[in-house]
Amino acid sequence: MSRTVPKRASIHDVARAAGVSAATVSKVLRGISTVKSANVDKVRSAVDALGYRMDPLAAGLRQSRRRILGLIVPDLESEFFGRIAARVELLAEQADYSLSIASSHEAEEREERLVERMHVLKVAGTLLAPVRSERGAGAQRMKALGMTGALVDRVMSDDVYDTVGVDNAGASAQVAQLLAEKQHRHVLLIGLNEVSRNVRARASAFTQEAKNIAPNMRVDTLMIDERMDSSRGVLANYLDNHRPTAVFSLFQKGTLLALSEFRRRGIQCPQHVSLVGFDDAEWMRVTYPSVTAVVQPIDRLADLAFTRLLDRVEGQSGASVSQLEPCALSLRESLVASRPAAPDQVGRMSQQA
Amino acid sequence: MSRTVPKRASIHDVARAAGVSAATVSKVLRGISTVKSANVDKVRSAVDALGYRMDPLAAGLRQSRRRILGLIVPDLESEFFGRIAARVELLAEQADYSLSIASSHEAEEREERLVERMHVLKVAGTLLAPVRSERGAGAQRMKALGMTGALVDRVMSDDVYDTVGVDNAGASAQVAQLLAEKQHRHVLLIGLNEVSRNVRARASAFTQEAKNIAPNMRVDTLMIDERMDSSRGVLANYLDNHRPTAVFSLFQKGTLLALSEFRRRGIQCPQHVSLVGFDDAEWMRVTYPSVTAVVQPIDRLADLAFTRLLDRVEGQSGASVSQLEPCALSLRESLVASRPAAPDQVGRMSQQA
DNA sequence: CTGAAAGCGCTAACAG
DNA sequence: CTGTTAGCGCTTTCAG
Repeated sequence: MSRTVPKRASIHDVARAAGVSAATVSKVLRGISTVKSANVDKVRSAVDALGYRMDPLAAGLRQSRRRILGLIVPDLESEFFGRIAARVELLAEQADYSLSIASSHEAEEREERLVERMHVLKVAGTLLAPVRSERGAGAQRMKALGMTGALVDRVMSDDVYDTVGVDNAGASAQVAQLLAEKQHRHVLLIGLNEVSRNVRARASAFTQEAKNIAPNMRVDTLMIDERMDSSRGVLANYLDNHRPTAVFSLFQKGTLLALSEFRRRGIQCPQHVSLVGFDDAEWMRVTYPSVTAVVQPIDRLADLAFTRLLDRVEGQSGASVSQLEPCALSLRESLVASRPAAPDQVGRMSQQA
Repeated sequence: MSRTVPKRASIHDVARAAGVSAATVSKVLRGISTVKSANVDKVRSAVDALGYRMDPLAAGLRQSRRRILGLIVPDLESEFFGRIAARVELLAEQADYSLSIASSHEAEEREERLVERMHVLKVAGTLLAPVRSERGAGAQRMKALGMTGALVDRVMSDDVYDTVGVDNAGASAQVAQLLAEKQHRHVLLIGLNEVSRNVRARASAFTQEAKNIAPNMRVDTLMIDERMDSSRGVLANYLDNHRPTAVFSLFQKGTLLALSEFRRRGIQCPQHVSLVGFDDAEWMRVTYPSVTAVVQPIDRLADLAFTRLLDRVEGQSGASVSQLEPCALSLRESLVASRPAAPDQVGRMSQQA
């Protein structure tokens, strides 16, 4: 395979071929200052002739400033972080940095090890999308190691690092307002038993806002598990005994779960119960009913976070800043006004209620 | 930020602290051969005391064999390649390589540039999931540069690189058999106008198999566009004029599109038309109806491909091998037996048919 | 078994 | 404007 290939040309080979010194070649390659244009040409053609490309790692070794950025996300399978990664990759490229992407697989311990690896790699800066929050293991380790970086998503604000997050509270409050307006007075929140700060922020903001604007709204909260199978039982059990007029799922898989459980039990959505999901997905437009969802500004998040990181890497100092980006709400069929409870409609449920 | 941090310890600092030479430290760190155990201990504690971690990039510079692997995927947003990336990341780690992930954003030109970048990075090997196929720009460039590598997905077999793909043809033929069994005699294939080889392979295998086992089956093929909006019109137009008893979508977004178009026009699935999709997704279990889908063995693909790559990187030579992994079929509500056509059922369509 | 010396490919600093 | 020299942090001889 690569066995037969001649060793790749080094800067000295180019220098020799061009009849100049390695230092001159280096200067030409980096477009530096004043090199006699005759020499520039000689170098250029030698480079072409040999197909030479400088080794950025060797260059970084000498410069002691590596043009590498690190990105750590909780997972790569979800569209959310996939898009973050894709976008940051592009931006890093434009800024002439290479990017090292890693996934913590939603494990804080792994996140911490990845932070350490970025440090060992001597990256110029690390963009961390933490498993938990700015107080999680990864961010703390970054601080302890004195690393340059920024934090994105699942994050509110930090004393050291710039943070860019989604306005979970604002969006959830907006959903609360909407449900109140539509006369919903019994809402089920589907949350997630997880370290992530996002879901908790969504739950408490909703509850808070509901208390303020519709004190008579009953809000139940179900914290379920990541494992869909056991969670199904929890939700099923709740629905056996209660009949909310609306369900607000605080994360994407919860929305899937709710929809599927509605179908299994013949609960008509939106006639019997309305549904709103936090975090939009393409499939939510084609389900029946299509699902009203909170749309997160993913690309914007990536852009802002990258900009913050780059600023820090390029030496901008000053107090850390926090940004919270607003979400949009995509209204679809799954949300309708609540009809006054028809007592016998509840009778359709199993008896032990 | 990182301004106040003392420079990180180098191998010489450790050597000095341990009272040995840098060479000895290097040997200890790599667990090499025979070092007096007294010295091993001294080095170990010096390492701990200084929090020293060796710089893998500097090490690679001298060794001229970098422990870096490259991964190039067409996108990072889809669950398919997201999972591939996540899995390969883990495997690379286990094999003690670091991984450089890049996305070609479905563009061959970019793919080629990324291949070149991997070459410049002097990676030990590159795993390429090509935009097009083994004959696309990226793979060709890899050959021209004499790079070590392997190819995964959208690929059949290659004279230079090992390939690991999905048995698109087998799965599609199986779908053809199933539809034939269920008495479907008019099937619409939804394909994609794209350079990717997968969709074409699926289409032709289906058509072929249909011809063999059910010569009287009519198979129409609609090649639509990546841009959903314009595609919707193409599909709508077809459905205005034809009424297949089953639709087989050859890619995930096509399935979404079909489902949504059925709903828009009040075509009942599966009563009026059955639906099968190539490439499964979690949401397909909660739509109404739930969607029968071909499930690709994603993790297995990643595992096999990585193993092939690692073998090559570690010097295994010999003729290139090709593997084609079988898919599973997940039967759900969207597929039912075709009823003999009820003529007046067609009358429900708009008049100009 | 160990360490001094020579580099991997590149760039910074300075003398010419 | 250009070349020489001296390393970046590490590993590899190879003589002790």
